[in-house]
Amino acid sequence: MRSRGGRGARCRRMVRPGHWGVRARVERFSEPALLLLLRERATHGYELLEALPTLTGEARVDMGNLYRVLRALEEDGLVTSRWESGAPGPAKRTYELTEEGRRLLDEWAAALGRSRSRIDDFLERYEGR
Amino acid sequence: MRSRGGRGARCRRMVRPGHWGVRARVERFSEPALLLLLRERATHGYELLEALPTLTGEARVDMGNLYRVLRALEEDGLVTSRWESGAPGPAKRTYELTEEGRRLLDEWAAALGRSRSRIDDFLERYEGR
DNA sequence: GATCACATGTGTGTTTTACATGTAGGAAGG
DNA sequence: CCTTCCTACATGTAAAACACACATGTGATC
Repeated sequence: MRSRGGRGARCRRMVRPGHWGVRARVERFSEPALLLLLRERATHGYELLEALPTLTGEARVDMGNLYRVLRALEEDGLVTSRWESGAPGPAKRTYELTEEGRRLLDEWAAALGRSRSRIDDFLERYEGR
Repeated sequence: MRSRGGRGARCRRMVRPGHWGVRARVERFSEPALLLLLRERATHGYELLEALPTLTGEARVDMGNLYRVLRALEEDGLVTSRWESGAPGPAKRTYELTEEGRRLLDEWAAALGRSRSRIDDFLERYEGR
């Protein structure tokens, strides 16, 4: 099956004719969200997947990319992981934030603060028409 | 010449070893910025290119993409353009915002407001450790 | 034994951004 | 004239980020 995208419709930028999909999302926002959740408590991917929407708003994060991000973070020493086989059900890989990961979260927070200021400036200029 | 990317280095996510490039930018932010500038005054691409950094912060917007966005906006009736040949120097293509474009700007403003709320929530949760 | 919820992943195409390059008009200077 | 620079508009293309689809395995419930 595989048709929904519509080959002939051009479909530029998730456009329904006359409507540009405007979401104004922050790039890679799931990354700091994930780091924040892990700072609060070490946990595994699936649980993060369910907890993330509370931080990101609407976006139910794509699980495929989530797991990829987790492994990328681990490669760079920002989180560590260990397999938990104690509980019933499939094995879980539990992630924990490292000191370096904590620093990255701090960087993200600072960047988000700057981003918020830019949005503030924009909206002020927008409203002060 | 063409080597900088480094085929073997993996070079994931603009990483200098141990440093992830964290910018927290809003996706396609140059688009609403452009619409806002055009609401204030009809003008041409090159001038927008110079004015945009005041809105986007640091990013000197990529001119190639800027011109592409302008034409995409025009295709969808969000701006109109006309060639100005009066002045000396190369001809300028002056863009003007349409009613529809104005509505898109409004949508962007609303989306940016929501985005700001999400950032606020995040930072609050981050600080209230 | 089929179906569902949990849990972790890979494959791949699309969208968005970044970087490089091409064309052309006119001013300034040698 | 020829080069160089600034203005102005544009295309080509690679990399990064994201979205969608599918594969695999455990255990509980029907």
